Amino acid sequence: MAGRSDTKVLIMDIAEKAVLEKGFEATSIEEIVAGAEISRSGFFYHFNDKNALARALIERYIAAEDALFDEIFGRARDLNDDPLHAMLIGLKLLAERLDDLPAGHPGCVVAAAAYQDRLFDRGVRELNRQAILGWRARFRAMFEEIAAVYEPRAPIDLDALGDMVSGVVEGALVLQRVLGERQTVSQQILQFRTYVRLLFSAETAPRAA
Amino acid sequence: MAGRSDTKVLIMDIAEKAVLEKGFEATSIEEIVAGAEISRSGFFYHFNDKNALARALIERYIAAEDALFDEIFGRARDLNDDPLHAMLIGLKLLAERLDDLPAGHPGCVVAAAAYQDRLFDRGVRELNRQAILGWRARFRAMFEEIAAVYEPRAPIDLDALGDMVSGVVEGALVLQRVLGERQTVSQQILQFRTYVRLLFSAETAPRAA
DNA sequence: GGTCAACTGAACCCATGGTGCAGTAGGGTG
DNA sequence: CACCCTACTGCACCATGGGTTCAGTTGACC
Repeated sequence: MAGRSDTKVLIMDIAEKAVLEKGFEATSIEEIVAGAEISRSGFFYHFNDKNALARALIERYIAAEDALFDEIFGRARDLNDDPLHAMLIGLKLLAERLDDLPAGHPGCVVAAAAYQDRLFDRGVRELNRQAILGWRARFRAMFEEIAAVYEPRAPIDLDALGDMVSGVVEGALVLQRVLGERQTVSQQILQFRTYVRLLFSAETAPRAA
Repeated sequence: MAGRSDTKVLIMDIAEKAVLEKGFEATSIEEIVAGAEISRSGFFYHFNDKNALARALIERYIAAEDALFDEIFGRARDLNDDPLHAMLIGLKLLAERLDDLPAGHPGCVVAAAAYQDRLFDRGVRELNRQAILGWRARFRAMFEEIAAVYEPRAPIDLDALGDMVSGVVEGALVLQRVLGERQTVSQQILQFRTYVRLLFSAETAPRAA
């Protein structure tokens, strides 16, 4: 073959970095191909248009995020079999992980896409929707398990609680981006962690165990 | 004068609607001038470039948001002099207000701008920063007052708590935008409200009052 | 030696942001 | 009444950037 076999991945890496820094629209194909040292034609050989790039980027980002959640909350569950304590450990691990990321760190591709809606086709928007619904389901299940063991100290809406994980993270990413401070995301996650702790009052013993 | 005296405001109204629907980049000057029934030259007479439009839009949005907060939390304080209860009433009013907004409702201009960073100049970014810092200060002060009366049930970080109001709202706006559901924002605000209630345990009597 | 994947190069179209400038309608002021 | 100023219109023109078409090239593998 007359080229690297991983050009597509290289394009995506360069594009992702640029998109997270300055937004999708502001990232030109020109600068991507310059960075990847290929021609414009080469870019269009791999992606039919910019939309296809966006779709690939979002797909990959979502997969990575899912893998991160799997790893972190899986490890948390290994460390403590109690669902509430596993959640609290997981949130702490998540906060630490997001703190460790390099300066500026990745903003969330999902949110970036959300505010440039009409730029993308139905496919991209649907992907985005499925990702957020997936996270809702994931965390909802965890909170269900917790609620089965610990009596909540306030009436709870499991879907809203599940959404709150994504919501707090997305919101904090916006703040961190605008403020330029480094620990906004982890601080906000820890606030949510405190909420979970108070809601299920970890100090108390489980109700059935 | 050979034109309406409020053309600038008309341009901004049309632009704001379009920007909230599909993003800043996706909104062309062409469609704005078509909607306002003026010429392209007319647009550039009022705004030096698109950046100036963005700045004016963000300035106006922030002022409106501040006015909304003033009104809602002012009214809440009128209804109950206790700082905690005023906060809880205010959050409820805020949730209701955001629910009443027309279908799809305005996304947050601040967040929209945050993800299209390099598109804007330093001035716009600084405006954004000041808005969020302003909200932090506003809510921090309210939580300080609450903490002076109610013993928090967990160690608190007043700045993080203040930021959480903006953060939860911004994050929920992203979710609502992507999911297309109608009550995501109000639900998330009510979650935060529950957190505040649990954190300062409203059921208990104030510590000094 | 032929096929195929992975490109390059160049020409070209269109939309959009932006500039420059000359002209003009009409209200306000001297 | 003349004059100025504000708020525009119209037009010509430029650059950037997404996107298409297509003919040609290069190197790996069979």
